[in-house]
Amino acid sequence: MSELQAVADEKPARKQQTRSVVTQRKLLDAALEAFSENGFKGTSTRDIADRAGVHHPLITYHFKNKSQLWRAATDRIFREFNISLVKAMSEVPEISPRARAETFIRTYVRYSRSQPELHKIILQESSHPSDRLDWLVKNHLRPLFEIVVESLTELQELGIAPPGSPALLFNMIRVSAGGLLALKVELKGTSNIDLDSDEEIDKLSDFIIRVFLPGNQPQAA
Amino acid sequence: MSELQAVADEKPARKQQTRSVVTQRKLLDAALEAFSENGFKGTSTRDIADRAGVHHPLITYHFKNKSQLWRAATDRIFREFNISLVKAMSEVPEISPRARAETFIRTYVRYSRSQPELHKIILQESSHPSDRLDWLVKNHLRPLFEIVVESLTELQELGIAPPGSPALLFNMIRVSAGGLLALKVELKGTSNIDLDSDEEIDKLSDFIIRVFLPGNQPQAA
DNA sequence: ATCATTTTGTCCAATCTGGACTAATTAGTA
DNA sequence: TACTAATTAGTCCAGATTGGACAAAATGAT
Repeated sequence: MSELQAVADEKPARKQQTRSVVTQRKLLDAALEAFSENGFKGTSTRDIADRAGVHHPLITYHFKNKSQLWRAATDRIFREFNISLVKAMSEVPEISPRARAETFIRTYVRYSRSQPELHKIILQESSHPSDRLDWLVKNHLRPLFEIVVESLTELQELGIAPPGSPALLFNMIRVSAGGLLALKVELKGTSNIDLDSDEEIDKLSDFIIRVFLPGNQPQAA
Repeated sequence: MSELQAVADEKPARKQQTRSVVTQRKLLDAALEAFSENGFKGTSTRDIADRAGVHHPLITYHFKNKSQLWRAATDRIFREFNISLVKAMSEVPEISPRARAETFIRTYVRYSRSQPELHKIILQESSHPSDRLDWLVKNHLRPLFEIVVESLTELQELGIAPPGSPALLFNMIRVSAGGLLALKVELKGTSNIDLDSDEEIDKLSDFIIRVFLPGNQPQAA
């Protein structure tokens, strides 16, 4: 009865209809918005359906239940994040570690601006232990961490990044970029910083690079 | 009928009983814990009462309603935060800006460890606009921001802090300290960093100081 | 001993919870 | 075009939870 495509595709007797893809996307978008604002517990499936402009039983139809919807939504945004990172890095020559690091940071900041839900959801789920956090760590956070820490260690050996625990360094960079963008609304009120503006975003990237990659600066500040 | 003490004390015909103070404190503690984990919307008054080990109508009695309880709890933790900052700063001589800055950062980190709810609640409320966020900004975040940014500007003029927007600098320091401690559970899983250990906390403070106050280092790293 | 303060226990009406179910509609496929 | 699976609409549910009201009991300060 009503097998869901998103979970287990075996042998579809007929193709998935395009409108199905559309509602799924609408639901995923709405889910990210709602979960990032109010957390998993604070979000109801009806709230998500309303935001998506869709009848709420469609959540059951497409994603089985609230947890699976959360997972599908989170999975999608992390995948897209990884894709844009990989894409950006592929366009920078392997030979220049500093250029690669700068590109990484700028991409990270830019993506965090376009999809602040990513970091908001991390922050929401990190507030206390849960199966969702375990899943997030295992499938998305740890893999990225391991790759970046390796590069970061290399940058430290080259004297570009400051010495010290690369794990701490990674996380400081991460929150300085993503965390600040998750706080966008607050920063406007508290510090009069408008992270919607391109200039401010560039200033933030520049600042992060200057502070966290102080060695062998291309040009002085 | 049943005026609440926490909101408006005028002329108490009789003294507040000690057990009242105890339950209020239990409720405030429980409220901070619950709100920081699940946000305002995701937290029910019954959940708070259960955590406090107290009958739930006592919330109405002592704090009128959920919003007032949130405000009282948030107010208390921010006040205590300010008190420990002021106390720590009063013990450092005015003449040494660098020592003052280092003390500020170490105190900030230490308090963020002992009361991670503070930053978790900021992050929860910053996820989207609300009256609570406005209140938070106006009464607690902005005042601290203005004081610190002034000192930070001075540190920049002395060449101790890196040049650039002092507002950005302040917020990067803030999330590197408080934000990382709010992510404590995640960092353990992702990066194997144990921010419960004193050594790790000192390493974090040292790192923040080294990165954000690079000028005129007392001794080389 | 008195009486305000605080707690207890019970109750409420409203809303929301995730999810089940059938009938109608839509769109691929042949 | 006709067929039929995929998708959506619409309705319903029983149970839990919501924030809060209230009277009566217990407690403690004076």
